[in-house]
Amino acid sequence: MKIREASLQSELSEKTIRYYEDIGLVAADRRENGYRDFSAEDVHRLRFLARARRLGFTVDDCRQLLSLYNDKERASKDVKQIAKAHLDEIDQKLTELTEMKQTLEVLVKRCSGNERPDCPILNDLAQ
Amino acid sequence: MKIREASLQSELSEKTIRYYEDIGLVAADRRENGYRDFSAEDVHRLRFLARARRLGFTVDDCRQLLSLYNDKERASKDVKQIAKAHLDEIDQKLTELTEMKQTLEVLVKRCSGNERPDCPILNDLAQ
DNA sequence: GCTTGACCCTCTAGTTACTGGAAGGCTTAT
DNA sequence: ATAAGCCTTCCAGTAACTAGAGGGTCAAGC
Repeated sequence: MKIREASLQSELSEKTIRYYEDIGLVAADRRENGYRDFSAEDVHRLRFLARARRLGFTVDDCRQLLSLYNDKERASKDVKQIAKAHLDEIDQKLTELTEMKQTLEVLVKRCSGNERPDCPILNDLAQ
Repeated sequence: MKIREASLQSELSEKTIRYYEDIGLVAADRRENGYRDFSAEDVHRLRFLARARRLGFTVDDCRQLLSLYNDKERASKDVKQIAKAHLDEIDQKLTELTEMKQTLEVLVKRCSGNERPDCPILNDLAQ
């Protein structure tokens, strides 16, 4: 199938698919006219990528996951390790964001939000 | 003071300070020899920026906040609006990250993580 | 046979917010 | 005189695409 169809089936944009090909994540056959020709298996890998990216794995994580996926002999602990490291990153981001949120909530609540210039948010930023 | 001192006092790297000057966020005087010369007020603005960035405001948010900060007549509701929009973004990110975390946790728990190839994480990514 | 429109191609540049490094000037102490 | 330490500018790279220009291909309709 051509790229449009592969895009629809994988939920990746055509631009993104070409980009993934550029950086060597996937490779499609070419027809005589130069058009990319995707097999069902290609689309399968694209969907794999789409899902992994949605789960927040970096493109580089994806590259590793994909090679592990392609290697039928790999140990599941190799995959688990990547996923765990990613979970730790997520936890750290959650902590940071929660702190930001709390600080900002306090500031927003204390700000009257009216036409007067006095504003605790700016005062706090200025310390 | 020179950039090194401004960097120490503001907790921004020298590179970052020069970058902020480049994009017109701050402006320092220059000495005869070309060195930047920061006033206490300049450092104050740099600290303002550092804190706002740590709270996750984008550089563009900072540009707005800074101009509101410099305008003694502005209404506090203008500031509150930016802060609120930012809070909404944080909430959305928190939701996304929490979902990712839950999905990944289930997958990691189900993966035996041993030397055998069978791995629920990859199986799930492949659907 | 020609045109129109949908589809495909490549290539360049822009995005965000910096960071690293090269090449070179200034200042101060030894 | 020279070394160390600070300062300058400029260029390139990071992550993961996205936008857009300029141009080829293909099928349908006149």
